[in-house]
Amino acid sequence: MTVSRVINNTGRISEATRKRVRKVMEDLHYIPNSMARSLVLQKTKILSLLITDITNPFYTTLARGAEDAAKRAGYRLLFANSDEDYAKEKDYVDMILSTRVDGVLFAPTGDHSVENLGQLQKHNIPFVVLDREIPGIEADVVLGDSKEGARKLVEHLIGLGHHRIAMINGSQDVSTARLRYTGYCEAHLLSGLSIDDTLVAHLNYRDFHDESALDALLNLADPPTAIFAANNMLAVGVIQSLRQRGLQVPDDLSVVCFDDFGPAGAISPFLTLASQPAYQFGLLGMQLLIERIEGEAVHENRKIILPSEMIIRASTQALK
Amino acid sequence: MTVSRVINNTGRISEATRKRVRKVMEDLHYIPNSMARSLVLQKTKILSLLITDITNPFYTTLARGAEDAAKRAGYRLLFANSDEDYAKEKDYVDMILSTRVDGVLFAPTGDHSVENLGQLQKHNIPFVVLDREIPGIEADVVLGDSKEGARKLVEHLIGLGHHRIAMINGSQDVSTARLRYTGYCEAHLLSGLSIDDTLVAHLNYRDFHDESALDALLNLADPPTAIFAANNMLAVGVIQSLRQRGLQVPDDLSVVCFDDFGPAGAISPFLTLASQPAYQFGLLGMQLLIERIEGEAVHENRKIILPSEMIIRASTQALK
DNA sequence: AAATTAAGTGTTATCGATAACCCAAAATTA
DNA sequence: TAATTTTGGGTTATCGATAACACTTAATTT
Repeated sequence: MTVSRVINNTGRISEATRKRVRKVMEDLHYIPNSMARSLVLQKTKILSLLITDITNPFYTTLARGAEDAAKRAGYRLLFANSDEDYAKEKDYVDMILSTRVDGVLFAPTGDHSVENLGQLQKHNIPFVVLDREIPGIEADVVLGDSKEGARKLVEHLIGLGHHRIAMINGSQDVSTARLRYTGYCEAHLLSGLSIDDTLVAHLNYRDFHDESALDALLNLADPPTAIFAANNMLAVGVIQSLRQRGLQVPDDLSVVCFDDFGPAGAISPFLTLASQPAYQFGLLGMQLLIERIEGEAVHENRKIILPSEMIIRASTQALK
Repeated sequence: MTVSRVINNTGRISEATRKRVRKVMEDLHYIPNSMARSLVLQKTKILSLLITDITNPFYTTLARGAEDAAKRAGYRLLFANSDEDYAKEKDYVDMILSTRVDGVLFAPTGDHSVENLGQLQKHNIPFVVLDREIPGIEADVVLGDSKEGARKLVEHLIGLGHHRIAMINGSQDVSTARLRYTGYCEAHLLSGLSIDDTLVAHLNYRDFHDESALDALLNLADPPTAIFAANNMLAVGVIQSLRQRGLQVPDDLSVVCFDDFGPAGAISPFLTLASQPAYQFGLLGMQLLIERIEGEAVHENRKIILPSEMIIRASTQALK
């Protein structure tokens, strides 16, 4: 007990015993057992960060922001990567529940994540939702402005004279994919262009194994002159595939996408894109979460929408 | 106790009570408390992964491998990012010790990490060292072949006719930086070229804030015609700086480096580099660690050296 | 000087799970 | 049928920390 008081600096301790305890702690290489501590205190000082793709620079930069904020507040970070896979996400939620983390920063795989988030709610684990809004879930959430960003990207293409603009989208189960499609449509409507749904393909954000969608687009009687990839990983797939087919970007087709590539992207700044403040996603999300956990007042649910920045680089050019 | 037996499938339980327990568990949304469990069992089923730069694709890919292996074996991953900063690394080691993790996959910041690894040894926490060898530490270790890789990169440049080859290296406190320098020297010696140490700059792997080193190189009476950056992040800095100075790669200077850029690098495959199997680093490291923890036999320390692959792309060309 | 308050430290119960032991009833064996 | 074994499940102590309370001394107050 006396040791506990020295460690936590609570209660009254004479300077003499305090020193004596400190010395013995040193000599014995004593380090308090945080498991035992968690058990009595009913809090672990562990937060969980669940992201959907650890190889995507957007999420790693986000993770960096989350980590910085967590460390600053004295929390440890239990890390989980769902790989855009609902089953993995569910596994990790079980793990999170049994670990009794104090809160979760949750980037959901898609709308069906409502089940997993419901689990957290049922067990009263505070969480903040990142990047993708989930219908039916009331919580603090940090989002990007997918619709605006998409609209600006497509308007940029239209401004360059493109009229046949394809969209390689993520799954319709994901809010950002839906909103980016809405932005795509808005840009067309505002410019008086009609929307041709044969130009829109729905894949999966994570990667681009299925090239048949791109084949179909390129084989159209009136093929696209530009492609809007809904995120950075899809853009990588598109560009690689185009290159394999001997097509040059931007000479043969212009390409734009959402999300930048982190430091790696700086080697050859190439893609014109809408860059989201990934670090801020993580930092702000974590701040909201910690406020929820530590703050007494239960505020309204907060919704932070972070703007994205249009970065015009070399992957787009005026239609010849 | 009966519940515990049902959960762990130990002891004798009649099918009837087993079912009854399961049902009540369901009804009450009961989830075992892993903290309490850890306390009696004296193991947490948590492993820690400590990397030095979460924004570096090499480490995120490594993390992916580590995560996959950990998950497969039923371990949770406590995540830590030292940012190439010894103080942060120390903080995280303290956190790791108080969390009583079952083991640590440790990518050290440099030779001084011997202190932090010593802490782990003192507390009998098994660990595997990744990527950088630490003098004075006996442990399983997974490394790349820095010397060979560097030699091949520099020989490639020499083969293209370059004789004035600069090296932008990491800190001499890091084994890979030392070995890459050795490889650089070997390539010169084997080709009968002398080594000019004014062409070698020692910075820090993490980034490239200090451009004075590059300035000094470019202002030499006999400036380099090629640059070997000791890792991918340094290469990013070099290329950006060269571009700012109006120099073209590879027309004005050829550039090579260690480590690829993950999926992001695929957008515009540009840099000629020695690619290390990052995923394997994580996967194998984690396997060694789990073997150590779970295996009864205490083997000799194992040292795995993974080869790197030369990838020749567009950032190098023959000297005019 | 007696009564009260404060300072410093020790005791006991607790968090939630499991190891080790125990014990009744049922099943098997002699 | 009596003796033994097996089955199924309950008790108690434990992991390491902390909350709540108790108890000496020493310091103040009346």
